[in-house]
Amino acid sequence: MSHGWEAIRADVLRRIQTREWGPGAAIPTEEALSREFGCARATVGRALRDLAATGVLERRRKAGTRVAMRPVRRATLEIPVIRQEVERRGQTYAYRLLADAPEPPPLPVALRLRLPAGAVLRHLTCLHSADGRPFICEDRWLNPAALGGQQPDFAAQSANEWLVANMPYTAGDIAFSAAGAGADDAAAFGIDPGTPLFIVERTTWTADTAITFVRLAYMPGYRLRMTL
Amino acid sequence: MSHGWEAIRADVLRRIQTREWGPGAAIPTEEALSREFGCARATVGRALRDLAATGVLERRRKAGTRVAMRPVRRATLEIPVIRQEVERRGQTYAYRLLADAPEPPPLPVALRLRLPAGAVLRHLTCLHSADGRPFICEDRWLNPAALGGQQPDFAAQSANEWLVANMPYTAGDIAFSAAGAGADDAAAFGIDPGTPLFIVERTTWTADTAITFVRLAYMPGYRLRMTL
DNA sequence: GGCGGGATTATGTGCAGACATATTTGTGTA
DNA sequence: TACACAAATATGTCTGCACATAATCCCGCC
Repeated sequence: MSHGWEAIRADVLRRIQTREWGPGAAIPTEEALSREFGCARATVGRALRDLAATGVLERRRKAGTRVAMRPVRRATLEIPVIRQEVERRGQTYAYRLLADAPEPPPLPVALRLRLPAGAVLRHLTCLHSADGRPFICEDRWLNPAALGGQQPDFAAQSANEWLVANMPYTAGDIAFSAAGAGADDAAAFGIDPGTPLFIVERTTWTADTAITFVRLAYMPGYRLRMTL
Repeated sequence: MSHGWEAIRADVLRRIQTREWGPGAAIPTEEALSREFGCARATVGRALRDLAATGVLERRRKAGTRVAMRPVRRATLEIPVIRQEVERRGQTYAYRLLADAPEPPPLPVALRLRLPAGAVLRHLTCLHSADGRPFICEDRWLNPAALGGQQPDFAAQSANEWLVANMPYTAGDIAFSAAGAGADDAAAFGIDPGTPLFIVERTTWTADTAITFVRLAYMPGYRLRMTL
């Protein structure tokens, strides 16, 4: 037990792991713990707040702090820009724009972006590759209205990077799933249609207008890893 | 701007979103901001720390605080117990143990758990269902040595729930991928072998001994959703 | 010009005290 | 018994101050 609030956090976690404080049990008050550890209440509070943020503890005013009954595993997933992900694997990144044309979106896309009927979006298809081999097949629908008049050329810079640089700090949601390769995916990856692919779908918003919906089909065998 | 550190966080975020402070730009010091907002430095620090935790800001001692150059999207993923996930969808949960026998693990599993050669694990196969329809096909390798002498019966209670209740707060890693349904998966779900399935693989550790490796094959069409 | 080392500085952490807020708990009343 | 209300209490937040720590800056020296 060296020092600081992280030491307190570690010690509390240890007591939980050794079941000195079992699931559902109430642990001493901040005040009591601060006396035990010989520090200020704020310091204990910092440690406990951190453990609550990771789902180990549950805290309620007046009710006190207790060990979470069923530990909700909360993992933070970092979603990198594709270029970074490739380069971090020590491979060289390349990007190619395959198609770029205005089109009315299919119904599921229009619904997701909550677009009025008849809206026309910019439809992009591009291929991200690592060391020359296809890595991700991107299928993107972009709302021109959300771009503020600009109509960037995505031949050189990927839409992914342009958006990160020019429309950062947006909100949205993301979904993971598995799907069989479509005709386009199969052609891009050089595989049979129907081959299982890992799919990431992302919808991005500014305050209230939809910016883009993108579907990323990862190369066969791709695994998204994270630590609990 | 109502009150408290959350108001400060909101205001700082607003200035970033309106590009008053562009990507890479340094923002005023805590001291300057505390004067501007008319509050203590600690309060500003709380707000900025929170924004740094979500990847919007980057902070370094002496160097100051700046807007993240490439906003790393950090999403927190909550991994629920399977029963909870099913019940939250308003469906009734059921569980069935299909097989339970000691077996030497296949090489990839042994490597992942860093087991000595010749170790024998408990191999479980079970099916989680929602409203009577197969939901998840579970294939688990359990290290008896890590269970501390106990040999629970998993016919009634799923290994998932037993572990959460009896060996909580462990570490591990998790991976998402897509794979074609194997013979077992296909039989359980009543689908053709090779149908794309969403796969979650998890490895769990206590301090230094491997507890379990589990592969969850989700029903066809399953989507894992999260908010950014 | 290049380099090393100390002064400077912004964040990180800590303390003690105060008040705010949400619950729970206990009490008195209908 | 049931219910409304008040007291008690643990956490949530804020202030103001202090010192620690890690970069950076800058000055003097070679």
